[in-house]
Amino acid sequence: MSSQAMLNQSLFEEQEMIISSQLGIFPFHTNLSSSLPLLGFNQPLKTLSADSPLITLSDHSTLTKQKEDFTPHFSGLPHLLSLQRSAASNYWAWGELSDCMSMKRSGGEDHLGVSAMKMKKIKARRKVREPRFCFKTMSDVDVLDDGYKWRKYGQKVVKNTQHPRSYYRCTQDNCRVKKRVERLADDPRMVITTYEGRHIHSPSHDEDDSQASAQLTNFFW
DNA sequence: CGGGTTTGACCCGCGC
DNA sequence: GCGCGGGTCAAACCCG
Repeated sequence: MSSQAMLNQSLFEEQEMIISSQLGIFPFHTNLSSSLPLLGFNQPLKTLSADSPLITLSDHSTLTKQKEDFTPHFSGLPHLLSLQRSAASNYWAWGELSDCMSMKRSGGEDHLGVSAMKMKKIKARRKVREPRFCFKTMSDVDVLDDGYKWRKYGQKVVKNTQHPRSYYRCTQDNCRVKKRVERLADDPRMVITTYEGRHIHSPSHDEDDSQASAQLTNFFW
């Protein structure tokens, strides 16, 4: 098995660990030490070093059960999961993607996760939206460098939070990807970034990095 | 001057 | 039907 294949396998093993755990923030305990690809929805972004705060995995179609009535269970859909290691501490953050899932929170009780019951209601009511993908980061800066160029188009103070939510659009022509950035109400050190849509282009800079990660991308897509 | 940010107004979906 | 609140628009502003 090639080293990259082994890396790929270890990533998925790690992903399984995350999935079978409680959704949210998880202790970081992995031996991943080589550089890893950071992936967009179906686009490579850039290759990051082991010290990078961002690692993204993809293509896991089923989330295992956690509790009977609170089962975020997806099957056969092109979901993404994201694993993210905080640069400031040893934690993994999780992210998930679905075709119509809302990250709406109620009274701060839901962190990033949304109960299955709520998701079913949302899914039944909402029309199909662009794929969404979100994750938490412990970071001083709100906007992480993900290789793409963004333009801010709005800011909003959301209820029950003291920190405003910022709205960004990809500056590339014809690319409709958006992202929202906000800080967690009960832990302002945590930044929640939500991406919506798929990039139709490569990252706007770091040619070498995107080239390097393109090789690794084949293991995920 | 061009590109990005700010910010108040507006739109619209959702819950009651 | 109405009000609330999240998301978007767009004019004004800022900055290199």
